[in-house]
Amino acid sequence: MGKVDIKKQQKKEALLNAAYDLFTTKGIHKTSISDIVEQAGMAKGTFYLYFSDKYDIRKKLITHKASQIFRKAMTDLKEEQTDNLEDCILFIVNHVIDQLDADKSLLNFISKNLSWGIFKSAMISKPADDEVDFYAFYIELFEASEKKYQNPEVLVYMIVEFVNATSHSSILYNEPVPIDELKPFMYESIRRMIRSMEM
Amino acid sequence: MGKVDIKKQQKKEALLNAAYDLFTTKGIHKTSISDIVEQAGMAKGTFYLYFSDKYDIRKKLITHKASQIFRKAMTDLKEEQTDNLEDCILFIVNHVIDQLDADKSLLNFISKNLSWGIFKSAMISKPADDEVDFYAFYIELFEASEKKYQNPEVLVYMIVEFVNATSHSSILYNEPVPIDELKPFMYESIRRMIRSMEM
Amino acid sequence: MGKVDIKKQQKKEALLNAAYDLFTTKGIHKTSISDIVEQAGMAKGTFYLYFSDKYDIRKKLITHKASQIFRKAMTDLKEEQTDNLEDCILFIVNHVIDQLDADKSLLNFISKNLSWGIFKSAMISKPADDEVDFYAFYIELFEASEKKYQNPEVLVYMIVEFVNATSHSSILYNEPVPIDELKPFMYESIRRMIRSMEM
Amino acid sequence: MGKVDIKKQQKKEALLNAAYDLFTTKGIHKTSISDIVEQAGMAKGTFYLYFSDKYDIRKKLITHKASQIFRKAMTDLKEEQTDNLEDCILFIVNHVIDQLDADKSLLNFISKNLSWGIFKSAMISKPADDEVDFYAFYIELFEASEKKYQNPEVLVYMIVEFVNATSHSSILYNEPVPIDELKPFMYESIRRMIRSMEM
DNA sequence: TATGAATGAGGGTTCATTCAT
DNA sequence: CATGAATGAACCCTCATTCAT
Repeated sequence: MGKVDIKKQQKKEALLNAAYDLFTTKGIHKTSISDIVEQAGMAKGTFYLYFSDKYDIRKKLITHKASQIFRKAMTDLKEEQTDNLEDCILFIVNHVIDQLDADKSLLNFISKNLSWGIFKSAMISKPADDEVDFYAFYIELFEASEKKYQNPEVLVYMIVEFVNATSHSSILYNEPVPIDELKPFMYESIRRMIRSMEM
Repeated sequence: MGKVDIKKQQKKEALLNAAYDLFTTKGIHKTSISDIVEQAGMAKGTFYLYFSDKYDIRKKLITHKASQIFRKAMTDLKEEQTDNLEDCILFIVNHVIDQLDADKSLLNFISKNLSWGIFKSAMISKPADDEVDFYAFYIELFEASEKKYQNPEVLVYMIVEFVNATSHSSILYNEPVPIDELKPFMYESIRRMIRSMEM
Repeated sequence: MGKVDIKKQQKKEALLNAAYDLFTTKGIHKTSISDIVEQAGMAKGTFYLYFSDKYDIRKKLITHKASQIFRKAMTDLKEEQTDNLEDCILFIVNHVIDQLDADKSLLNFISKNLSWGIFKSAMISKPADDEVDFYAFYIELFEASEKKYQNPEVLVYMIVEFVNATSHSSILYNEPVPIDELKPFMYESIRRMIRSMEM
Repeated sequence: MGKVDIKKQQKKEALLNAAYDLFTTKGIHKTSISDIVEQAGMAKGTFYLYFSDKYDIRKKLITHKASQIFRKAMTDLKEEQTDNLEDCILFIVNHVIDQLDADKSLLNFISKNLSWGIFKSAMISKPADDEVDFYAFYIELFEASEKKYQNPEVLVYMIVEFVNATSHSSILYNEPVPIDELKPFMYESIRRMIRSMEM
């Protein structure tokens, strides 16, 4: 990569970081392009060299952040010695929830913006600089499992949506109960969800 | 109610209807106060006599629409002779999903904007002209049930969030599968969720 | 007309005047909406209450100015006792040229922007506050004439375009000759043009 | 010419061609320097090595295109055996109109931008690679003519402006009549214009 | 020569809100 | 109560021009 390309990469990252900061603190709709470039320390026009508009940068951020979370969970899972699918999934779920609990602005950003479509593209994306491939790993998980499942994609869909939807209010507002109180119920529900789809 | 009060009520309703129309067709962020008053056939300033801003009217709309859906489901449930709690809940869930499936713009509006806080206030709200009280009914349901549950509020929370989250993409985009295909999996999951909280 | 309507009319006129000033001095493309409202002494948004954009106000200005010129010529013609069509036309042409010669920025504005379509609409327009109707007068002129012409509209078209096109450079830059030197040639040409279309 | 000079010439021509394409399709004001260099397949900065701005390239284009039209007419005229000045002029006029009629975007470009000043410089310009010199030819035409004229330059001026002004709307919009219908009137007018300046 | 990333002033336009009528 | 003309800050986006490479 030439000097110029490195500089370009840096500019792009500066914009992504600035946008993330502002989206998580002020919210997307109250964040203007002007805010972003000011925070990133560059001229307005520069933004448009890298992104087409606010929603373009948002999409790239969500994809990036969501895949980051899952990859982290996956990496840690590999160090555990769990061969049971149910336990694997719960390990990942728990790991993800802990990450979101630890970074509430991240949670806010993700759960307000994550759609199933974006989730899938985040999972499938395999950027050159990411070493691990979450999607391949998750396929492998199901294939390695002794028990087989009726519709793995639907199962994952239901779990992802369930976790995303229920953790939001619990983590941020302790409503209806704090996350630690909710977890046992969630996890038991998820276990039963999984079992309900066994073949 | 005097003549003046009736006129005021009509204005307010005209504004609510106009706002709902526009929010569901153009989306909230592309709907301006000007659009609303124009569609409602009155002057800009009049809006501010009834609502403080766009988000005020949105909140009132969601509350109204959400409680409408549940009350409709509840009314129909009463005509069934079901005393089993599990079946009752699934009846309501199914009824709600069918309503959302039949009115996709309503689904879009609700699921983008419904939060647990708003849901609760919608349930508890007991407007003068609504004859039935959904919240009282739901409390009664749990009390009449033979089986007792560890934390009824958490159970309802999980079900509401689960249904809201999973039906959105399935109904609107057939992703990951169409709603009819998803239903059996959802319903079985909900049944097991309920059982997991039995005492 | 109520007080409010009078104020509106004044605002509109202030905008038209400001725009005309700027268009004739800086040119249309170097004149911004900001410039116009600043000169008119009002807020930017006000502009959009009266005109849709820069080209809307330009069109209205040209129409207005062009019809003004012709109406003035016509009014003066009525005081002359000329019943010969050829003389009438040349009277008007001369009158128009003298007006343009006296107000060079008007000439510049008109000849850069006048198209046959706009000219026709300017002639036919009969705003409530204009007492005389140029189009009716011109029809009448041809009808009253002893001599008849093959295609009066084409004749007028050719004369208008000829005068507009040839006077521009002559008045503004004395090229190829000053307007006073050009006039005899122009007028003789026009006379022959007219005769060439006699029936 | 060295290799480098040839390359430079090619770049310049590529820019001219690109600009002409864009000016005639999108119009000058909607064409940006970016558009031009993109279409020409080179970098933005390169434009400024050859032209000072958009209006510089426009001027060069008009000059080039206008002289091209006249030279073509002139070349064809030479093959005819016409010694009568009036017939010569009408041959050229007709030839020019037919060219403009056949290439409407050229007509649009020319007549919107042609001024007498530019016309003269186009006529007088004698680029190295053009073999024939229109200006010399036209001087010769008048000198060879039996009949003498009061002010040849004014005569040409009036004809050029007349043709340019009247053909525009007729060819592009059939207003007030299509060009074929207009021609006889135009040509008869031009003949009389010429005769009116005989000495 | 040639490049193209970076600039940033300035364009048009929208719209929530106010307030005199 | 109701109006709607007026406001003006704030928005997004374009683009001619520069300059280090």
